[in-house]
Amino acid sequence: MARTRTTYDAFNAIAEPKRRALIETLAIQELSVNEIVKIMRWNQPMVSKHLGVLKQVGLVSERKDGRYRVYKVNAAELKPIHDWVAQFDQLWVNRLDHLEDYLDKIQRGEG
Amino acid sequence: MARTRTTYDAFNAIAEPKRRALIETLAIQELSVNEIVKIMRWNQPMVSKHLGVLKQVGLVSERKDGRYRVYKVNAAELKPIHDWVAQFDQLWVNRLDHLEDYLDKIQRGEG
DNA sequence: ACAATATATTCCAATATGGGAATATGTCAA
DNA sequence: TTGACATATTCCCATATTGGAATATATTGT
Repeated sequence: MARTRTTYDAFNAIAEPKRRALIETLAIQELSVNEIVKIMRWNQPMVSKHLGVLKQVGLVSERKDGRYRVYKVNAAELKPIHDWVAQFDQLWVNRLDHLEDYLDKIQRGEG
Repeated sequence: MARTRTTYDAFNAIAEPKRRALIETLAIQELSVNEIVKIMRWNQPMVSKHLGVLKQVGLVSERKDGRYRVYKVNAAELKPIHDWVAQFDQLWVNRLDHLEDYLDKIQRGEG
C-alpha cells in the first residue's frame, strides 16, 4: 500500500506547507487564480493543482466569475482537525502551567 | 520532487490515521510496544515503524525499561497544529452563530 | 552461554506525490 | 470569428511511503 492520499481528508491536505500558505492567504480574502499566482509567486499550474487538492477535501470552494474563478476558504472543514487536537491540549497546557509555577518559584528565590 | 516527508513535522506525521490512533491510545497511558500490539491488533513491525515516525517528529518519547520500551505522548508537539488551526476557528464559529440565529428565527416563526 | 522474549530494521512491491513543462480548455472583447 | 487571457489538465520524473515478510538486534532469566 502507499501513503494516504492528500485528497483523503483535511489532515492530509494541509500536511503540505504550500497548501497551508494558500489557506492563510485565502482566509484574508477571496482571490482568483492569477491573483494567487502573483501573491504567492508560484507558477499557475502549481496554484491550480494545490487548489484542486484543497477543493477535493472541501477546504476551499470555487465561484465562477466570467473568465475568473474565485476561490475562498471553507474553514469549517478544519474543525475535525481542531477537535482532534483539542482533545489533547490539556496535556500541554498543564505542562505550561507547571513551567510558569517553576519560573514563579525561581522569581521568589525558591529555586 | 516528491511529497513532504512524514517525518518532516507533526502535520505530516499525524496525517496518517493509524498514527492518530496511536497517539490517542498513548494519551491515556504509557505503553510498551507489545502492549500496543495487543491493543491495536497490528503486527509488531507496523507498530514499531509508526512509533518511529512519531518519535522522529517528537510526538512520542521512549523510555527503556529492561527489555521493554515504554512510549508516551509528547502532546506539546501538537501545539503548532493547534495554533495554526486556531487562527481560523472564528471563521467557522461565526458561521455556527449565524446558523443558530437562523434556527432561532425559524423557531420564532420568522423563517 | 543459552533460550526466550521484546523490539527494530531491512527488503520488497505498489502507489501517490510535487514540480516542471507543455498543452488543452474555457471565456471574454473587439 | 479571432486573438488574448484565465485556468485546468496531462505527461514526465524522482522520491517517499505503507504494509508484509523476513531477519537482525537487544536484553533478560536461568
